[in-house]
Amino acid sequence: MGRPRQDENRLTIQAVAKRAGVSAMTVSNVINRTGRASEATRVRVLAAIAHLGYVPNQSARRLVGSDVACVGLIYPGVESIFIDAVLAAVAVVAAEKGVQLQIRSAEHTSPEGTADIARDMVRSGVQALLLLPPYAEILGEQAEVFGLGVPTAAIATAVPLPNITTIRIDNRAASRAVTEYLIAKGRRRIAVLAGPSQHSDSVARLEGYRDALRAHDLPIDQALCVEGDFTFPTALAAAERLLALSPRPDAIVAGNDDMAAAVLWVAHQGGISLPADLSVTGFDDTMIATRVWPPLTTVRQPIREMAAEAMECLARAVRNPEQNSAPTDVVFPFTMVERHSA
Amino acid sequence: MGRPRQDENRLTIQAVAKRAGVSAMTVSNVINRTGRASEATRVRVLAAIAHLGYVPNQSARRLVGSDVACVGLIYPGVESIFIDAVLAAVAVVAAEKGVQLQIRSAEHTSPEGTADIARDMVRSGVQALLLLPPYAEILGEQAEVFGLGVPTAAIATAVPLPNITTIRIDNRAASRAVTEYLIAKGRRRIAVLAGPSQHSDSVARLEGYRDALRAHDLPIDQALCVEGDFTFPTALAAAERLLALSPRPDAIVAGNDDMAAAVLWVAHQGGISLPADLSVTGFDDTMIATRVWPPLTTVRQPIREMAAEAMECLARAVRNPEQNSAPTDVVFPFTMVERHSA
DNA sequence: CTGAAAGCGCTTACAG
DNA sequence: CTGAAAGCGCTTACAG
Repeated sequence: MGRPRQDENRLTIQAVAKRAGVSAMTVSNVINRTGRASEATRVRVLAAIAHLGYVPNQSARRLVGSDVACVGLIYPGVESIFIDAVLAAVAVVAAEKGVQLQIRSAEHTSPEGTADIARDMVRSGVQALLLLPPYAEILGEQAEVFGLGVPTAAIATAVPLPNITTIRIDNRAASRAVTEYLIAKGRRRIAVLAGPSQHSDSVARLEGYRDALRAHDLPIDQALCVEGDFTFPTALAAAERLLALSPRPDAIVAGNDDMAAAVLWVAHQGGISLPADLSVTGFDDTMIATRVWPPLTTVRQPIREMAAEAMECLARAVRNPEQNSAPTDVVFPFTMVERHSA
Repeated sequence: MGRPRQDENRLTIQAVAKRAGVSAMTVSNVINRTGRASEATRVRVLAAIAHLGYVPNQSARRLVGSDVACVGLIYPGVESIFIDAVLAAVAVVAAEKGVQLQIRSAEHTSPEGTADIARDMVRSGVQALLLLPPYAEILGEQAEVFGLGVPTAAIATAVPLPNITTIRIDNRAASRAVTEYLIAKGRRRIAVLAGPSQHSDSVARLEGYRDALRAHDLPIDQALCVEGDFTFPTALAAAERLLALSPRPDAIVAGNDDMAAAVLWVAHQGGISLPADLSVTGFDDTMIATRVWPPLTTVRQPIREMAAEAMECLARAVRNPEQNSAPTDVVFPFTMVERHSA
């Protein structure tokens, strides 16, 4: 015998069936497939469920494979407020939907290693993959990964990708908007501290910056364009290079809030007065944006909503496997938030 | 027949058993109960697991009732880097252990309402409760909640609590250490911007501050003691009050990094030079601490480790129900991180 | 030390 | 419209 753990007062589908005077599978039918039972039985079963307060056991449902059980999440293990915020949002959304998360960091991992992580997750049972930046781009290049056949979604890429459902904002337009804001404020020597060129969002933001300059007949000066990797430490060095230029830029468009904070640091150390002598903009509107001084003019992405949408897309794709092949591209509206830094 | 969903290449315990040349239950024994297999088979089975990259199906384990299925997490829905970081850490740890999280915010909820949330979670199947600040204190007062009978743990309280396993650092000692650091730096008019008095950790930190003053025969001046609610906006007003004092304090011990950032803001606006004319310290060592200027001298709590420990305690308690009645108090070491703000 | 078998709670073809 | 039966992947007494 198995284990006679029978909790006695455990509320199972059998209890409901007994009370409603039907079989367990009729109860199941009522719960899951509308229209497979007569109205009379439906009512009786529903009454029994309500009276008993029955909630189906998720583990059992998943075991038989009828529900989205588990989504694999690949994220960069780096210390980042943005990533923490996305992780927190995804965790909350997953909990709401009752999906189990399998979370794996791909920090210090080669593209092939990252593909291995994805493969392992699928083999160990995840039914869908959720990618945080920059893994959509990294895995997107390895076609074989999608031989895995599980639906995949990515939050915060900058471009639609062939095999992946992308949930994003229009990074290029957002970056252009920020740059034009600077131009409207009278800035003319506008530098850019871009994110890493492997990230499609960095590239799009850089393009948006250039769009704005071009639209206003401002020269695009390569010396005013430096690259960081989205982290504070690297941005420090990049900001120093930029602020050592002569003549000095009168504005810096940073690729994210963390890098903008680094610019602020260097400016403070150099005794540059903000925003009088230097305007700075960020990106993401993480909590850093409002804590630093002066607070950052930046772009807000609706992270919570994006996480919810990603999970929803994945759930849909898992339920309708035949449509897997048609990933979508969902573009959320962004907001430019004006504060004192620019 | 059930559903012939047989994914073919699905990696089950059977596959491992076959490769190791043993039965499925021997594999299970190796995985779960050490010492129920000969060393030789153990090695063989472990090798097979490693080679195949096998991960047990959590749904199946839970169905048979041998594992912690689901933990309910109650958190304050507030925007906070610290809370986001804790959420992210808990999500990662839960994923590692394969436990499903049920996450609920108790923002804008009365103590009774919070108890209702806990009760609902238990009825809908969570086997344990994990509390983020300040819910341990809030629920700890409502004895009936613990009639629910599920083990409960809390991260980052300041005191041991009767019915709850507490995972914390010694807030009082940490706050004292920070204050003494300020004294050693020659500060004599040290103000405190405390957190809300309902939080046991705020109270402990306030006590630690007083301990330090007393130990060095410094007067405890009520005018130098103001209260915020751990959020940036309220701290702004409190900091203004403090910095309007005359003579002005030469140091401010803030209850957390967010509030310390607010002090920095007000100081910048007032043209106070930092840290020459004013030292500021934070608490938590969130990412804010290193982004603001000057970077904060603060206290680090090992969040990741604390989250892991909490989950481990809960898992243990679920496995051994008879010992439920003996919650523990785990105190982690803290680190004081010296930066430029003090 | 090891394995055959039952069973956890549910759902899905299939038959009536 | 409804139900008996098989099976999802695992673990736990029990027997050898």
